Amino acid sequence: MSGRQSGRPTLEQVAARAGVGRGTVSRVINGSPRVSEQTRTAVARAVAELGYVPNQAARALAGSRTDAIALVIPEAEARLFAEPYFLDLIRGVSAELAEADKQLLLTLVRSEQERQRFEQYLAAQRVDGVLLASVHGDDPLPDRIRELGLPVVMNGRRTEAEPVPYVDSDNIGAGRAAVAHLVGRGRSRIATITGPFDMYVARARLGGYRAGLTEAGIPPDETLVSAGDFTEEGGRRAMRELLDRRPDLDAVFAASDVMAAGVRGVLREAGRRVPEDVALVGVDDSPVARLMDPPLTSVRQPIEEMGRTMARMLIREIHESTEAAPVEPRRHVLPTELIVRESS
Amino acid sequence: MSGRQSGRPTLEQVAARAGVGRGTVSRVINGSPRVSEQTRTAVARAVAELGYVPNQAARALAGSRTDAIALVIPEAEARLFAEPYFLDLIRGVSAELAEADKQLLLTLVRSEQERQRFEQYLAAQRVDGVLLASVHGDDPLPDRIRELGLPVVMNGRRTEAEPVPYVDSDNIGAGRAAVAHLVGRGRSRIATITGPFDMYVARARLGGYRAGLTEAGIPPDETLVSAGDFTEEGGRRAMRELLDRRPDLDAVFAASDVMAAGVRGVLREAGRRVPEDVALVGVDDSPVARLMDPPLTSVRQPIEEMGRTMARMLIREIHESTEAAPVEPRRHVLPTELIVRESS
DNA sequence: GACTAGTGTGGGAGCGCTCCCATACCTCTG
DNA sequence: CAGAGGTATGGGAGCGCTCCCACACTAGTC
Repeated sequence: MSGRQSGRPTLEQVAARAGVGRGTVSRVINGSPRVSEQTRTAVARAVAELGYVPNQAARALAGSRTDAIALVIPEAEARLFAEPYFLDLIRGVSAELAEADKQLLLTLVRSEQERQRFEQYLAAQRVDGVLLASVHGDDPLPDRIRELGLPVVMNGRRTEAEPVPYVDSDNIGAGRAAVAHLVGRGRSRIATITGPFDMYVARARLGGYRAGLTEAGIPPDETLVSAGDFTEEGGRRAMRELLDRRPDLDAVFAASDVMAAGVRGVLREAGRRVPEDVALVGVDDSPVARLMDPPLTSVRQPIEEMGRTMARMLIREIHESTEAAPVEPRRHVLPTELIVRESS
Repeated sequence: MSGRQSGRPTLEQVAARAGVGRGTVSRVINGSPRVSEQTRTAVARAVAELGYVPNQAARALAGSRTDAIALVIPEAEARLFAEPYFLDLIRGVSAELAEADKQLLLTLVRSEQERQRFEQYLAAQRVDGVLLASVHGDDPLPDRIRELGLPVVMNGRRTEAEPVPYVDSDNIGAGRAAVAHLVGRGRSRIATITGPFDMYVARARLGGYRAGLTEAGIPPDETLVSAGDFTEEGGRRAMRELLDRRPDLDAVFAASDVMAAGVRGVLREAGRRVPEDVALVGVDDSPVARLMDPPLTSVRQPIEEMGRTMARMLIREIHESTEAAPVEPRRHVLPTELIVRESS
């Protein structure tokens, strides 16, 4: 009737051709050791001759696992982040999943309605686990998914004490490294432009900034801190405030490259040279940083590596959830790296 | 035994609770009109009370459709394109699929080996159709997929006469608009830096450039054409050649923003001012364009809209392939738009 | 008042696997 | 040489749906 998959061979047919039973073919396909070498070869030949590929739906139904995982990206955040962020993350996740022979289901969540629909998908048992990119401080999704009994790994965390397994980069170290570098360049009136405080990443980078100052023997000064929102326009706004309040500043640590681009524009308009008058450091090491004039010193995060680590962790969680082994929540914090360019 | 999905209700249980048969519940779930209003309400209540969600694997097995489609992105290309390209494309595809209640399987193909594995996935009937991003001139994948009997829609085309359904932007129009704009600015010695000629998109933009010149009454001159490869470094190299060959040029149309960034660097080193000495136009309208100094005039492609269109087309193809209606290959070419900034 | 057409509904028969129990055979013990 | 303890194998019983045939029951026809 449907024509399309009419000719596709089944396990049964492979079994018949190899002169063995269904169970045996299944064992060979799934790499069970309980098969004689001779039988294995015979089955392998039949599989090759017929071009057999196991039907995924049947496998999922009988075995209650899908060999697929979902990666959820909240649309709102997708626009905030330095653009290649999510693509790099996807790249890492995808590479690791390919090695494990698992599929990646990508879900962009645009609205509350879509979030609910996504929960339906999860309930329909389409995936074995979930990867969450960029969660806000009060995001209920991670907990909801766990209630459904699905393993989850997040990128970043919601709070200092995050109960859900996650992979994060060392954002405190990022702030600290930036400040140490600026101090090393002889700067002492170092300002910072932060992200929104409902995101842990923003608080962490600010914390690192303060720690860096303290370590250098410079007392942190709140008049040198201005809140941005990770957008270029937010960076501009925060920089103007800063310039009003502290015209004597000699360096700025912007918590993202995109904000640093805004800062750079304001400095140009104000007639301040970079780096001579004001040194500038961003975070992300995005393509934007390389193309800025002058090229921007920036703290690099190992985004692709974070993706890989997340996928690895999730796969392990999936394994262990089957074995019902109770495991303490895992966390990984990957190191960041300062990339020095001409802006500092 | 497995614990995780122990409590998940089945069709059968919903039927029992609603006091109807399995078939009736299935009809309600699938929106068949052959159900009385009264029964429909009763079933709907049972569904709500039990929190029933149909098991996707069972559906796929029984109904031989997955409600999922694959989006394939060749890794090599992913690095070439102006970064947000694929994310925008994904955004469009995802939005359209969400409306149709379909899932998106994302596949990054890194190697020949992975391409083969991907074909296995298709054979395993995991998806109802395939979206292909960025195919090279000699890519066999589109045809292979059609041989498997799966509907395909590509982003871009391989040749002028592409047999596979596709969505493309008007690349010829892009080149033409860029040249017309430069001519309008009083330029007459307009050079171009192209993409690699094995990509149709590169040939089309070059064709548009030539058409634009001809329309303006300027005879195209091959010494003003230099081949790039869509990378920044390629743009630099091509620009140096051009400057050697035709130091008198007064404008450059670069076939991508990334190459334009390379061009801009070379011009700065050569002491040429933009736009006073040399006007510059790129393609993509990427974030890079906005942040360049001066901001880059660029031809915008409706990337997200292309994604949406692709998804819509594929969904229609899937429908029609079920109905076995023979359809002529479809194609959509979406208009581009010149965004004028200070570089020209 | 028997006949035809609808409607709504129930439930059997699969879809193509995995799981696991039963069986056959083989090897080693005492 | 009976019994125990492997190892390899076959195949039944499901997994939770969709498809479709069969059966009511209703309403309209001559």
